[in-house]
Amino acid sequence: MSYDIENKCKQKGVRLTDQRKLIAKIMSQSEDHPDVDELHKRVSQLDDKISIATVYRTVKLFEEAGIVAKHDFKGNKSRYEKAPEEHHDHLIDINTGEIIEFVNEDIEKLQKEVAEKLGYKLVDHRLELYGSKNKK
Amino acid sequence: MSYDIENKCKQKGVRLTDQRKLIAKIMSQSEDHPDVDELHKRVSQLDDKISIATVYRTVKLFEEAGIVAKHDFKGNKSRYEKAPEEHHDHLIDINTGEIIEFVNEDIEKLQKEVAEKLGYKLVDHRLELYGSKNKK
DNA sequence: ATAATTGCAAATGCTTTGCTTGTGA
DNA sequence: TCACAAGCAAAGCATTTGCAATTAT
Repeated sequence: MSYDIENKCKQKGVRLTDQRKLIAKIMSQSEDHPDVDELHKRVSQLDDKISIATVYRTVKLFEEAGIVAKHDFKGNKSRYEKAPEEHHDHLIDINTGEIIEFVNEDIEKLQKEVAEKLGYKLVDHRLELYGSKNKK
Repeated sequence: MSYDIENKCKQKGVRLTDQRKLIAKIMSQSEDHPDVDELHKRVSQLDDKISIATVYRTVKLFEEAGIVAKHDFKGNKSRYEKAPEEHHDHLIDINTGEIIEFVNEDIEKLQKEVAEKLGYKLVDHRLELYGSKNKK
């Protein structure tokens, strides 16, 4: 189960190299949203000669194959997560940077309706909430 | 009316230079979402020695003063628009790049609710729809 | 007068790329 | 075997910054 990215690569005919396997493994295990630098750090613990260029190339490859998802939250470098089984959006804690995933079908539906009403087919969307924790 | 950014600068105590006045004028007149390069081009027609660094600095200054809004749509450089009277979100035509503004109170409300439910106060948000035109 | 702003070019930070060597199917 | 991938360093691109000269108040 922790190797699902590697399996998806096989399914999609993405050639597997040692480096890609490592990156796949690390990303499969990650429950957060690391950026390329962080991924490189994590992968380097398993293979200290892997190049950051390879991480960039691999992450892009995976993204284009629909195997991982890329996010550009406000004011940060790009972050990645394994492609989720079901779609979700993100709430970012503006104080800690913590990222919380959420799903809201009503919003999803309304988005589609808005697009329709404007004469468009909704192809993609981006919804990010930025908030600060309610102190109690 | 086309000089409202200049007026806002005065209100907010932003020092006005010739360059800033020009940029304010151009942005006040613009009904689209130009990037810095485009702004520089437009401003250069009025003053051909204005530096792009000044445009970058000014646009940042205006943004921090809440006078203009900055957007980082997917895959593009930052774009700017004059700060809107009432909040709106954007639908981006993935074929033409055209940007359509829209308002949807239901979505706004749901966003707030989602944040609350997660224990957060909603401070900011980003909602972008990417779509392709329905051919008729 | 003088603190802030400009223009220029150099620096930055993230990401991509050219090229040579190495390698998976 | 051989098209493709990796590593390295260099290049790219948008944006920022240091500094000397200029300007707004």
